[in-house]
Amino acid sequence: MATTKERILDTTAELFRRYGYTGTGLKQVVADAAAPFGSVYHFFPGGKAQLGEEVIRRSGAMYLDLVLAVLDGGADVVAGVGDVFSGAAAVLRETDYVDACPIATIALEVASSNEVLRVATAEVFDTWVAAATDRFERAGIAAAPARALALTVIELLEGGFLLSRAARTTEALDAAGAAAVALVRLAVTPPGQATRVTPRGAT
Amino acid sequence: MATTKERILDTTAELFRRYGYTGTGLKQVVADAAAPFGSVYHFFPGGKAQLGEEVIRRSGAMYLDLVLAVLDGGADVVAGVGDVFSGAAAVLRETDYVDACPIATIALEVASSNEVLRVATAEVFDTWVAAATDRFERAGIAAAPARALALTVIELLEGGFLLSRAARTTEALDAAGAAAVALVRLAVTPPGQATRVTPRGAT
DNA sequence: GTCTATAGAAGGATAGAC
DNA sequence: GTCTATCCTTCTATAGAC
Repeated sequence: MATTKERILDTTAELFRRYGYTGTGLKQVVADAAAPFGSVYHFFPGGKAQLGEEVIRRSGAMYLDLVLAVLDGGADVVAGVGDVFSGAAAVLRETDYVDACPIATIALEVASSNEVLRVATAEVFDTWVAAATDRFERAGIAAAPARALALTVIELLEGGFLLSRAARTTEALDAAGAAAVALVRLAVTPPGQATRVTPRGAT
Repeated sequence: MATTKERILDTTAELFRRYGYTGTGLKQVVADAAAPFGSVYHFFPGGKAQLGEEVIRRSGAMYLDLVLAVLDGGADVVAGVGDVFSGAAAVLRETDYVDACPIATIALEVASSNEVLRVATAEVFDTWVAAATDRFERAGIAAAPARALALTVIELLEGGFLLSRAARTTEALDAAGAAAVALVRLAVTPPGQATRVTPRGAT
């Protein structure tokens, strides 16, 4: 049985995913978590803002672990990236298009309205970019292009989530995955070796 | 001088950008628009939801016009796509990272909570995808890959906005632009012609 | 048809009983 | 330290004066 604090954190993360930060009320949190209202301020004296910050960092770390497990489970980094996108699309369909990026909605909501929470989302994204950069460097890509590629792949995932959740179709996420795989494949090709994009090369 | 209805629409669009849908109150709208409170329900009998839907569709159409003007202003579609991203990055910096996609925040907020508004955001994204697909087809790309490329480019723009607003740096948007340009350039290369990715081809 | 006042619900936060 | 009751503000929405 989870502790009261953990139930509050888990419930808040779930509600944030579905309704965002401003759309989630503390009364709804304690109702769903089956916790007394006072517990929120007992465990999070800073109120909603403190609870929000802890949920952002916690959800960000959990999602990173999840994605890295899939990424590292692939035969190589190209296959791993493909698995991340196809897995994300499958989860999206299975959860009625609810379960996507746990912090994207909040990040946009607070970007220009709450500096503390904005920094929290930025730091979470930073850990994701750093982890992806590390994986790409280990695949033989130089530091600068590896970081650019990491940013690009995460952007494709986030953009795919946005369009797919709006459309309630995974077409957009599938297209994003194909593009991400193509970009990673191009980048991991050893320098000096010709990269043929068309099936039959000419010249 | 703009009409009261137009002032309400413009003000709401601006507040939505900054605070999102749930984060924007009608009282703040009428205060900023210098309009009496009753005017909101006079012009939008459906209340906040109707106002929100009209703002989503209006902002989506205006942003499409803006982006297409930049896209079509380039020497070719490759240059146009590059201009869109560099222009978006410039606007982001100039507006203190406020002025990005006018409907992305709302789209994520309502994706799983308000079906009417979710459909509105989906239809706006559809018009964007259709317009970009059209431009890519006119550049000689076949229908199916043109649509996939359109989705991909819009996803990169949206993902770039998300990461750049969170980080308050345009590094992410710049990386997205470089990737978008690379993907478009690859796609517009006439089929059957070798595409050399590395400066010096081997084989 | 422009504007004010207010209703009724929900928001975050606090005090204090136990 | 767990839980309840309540405060004050803000929200959407409506009624009705002018």
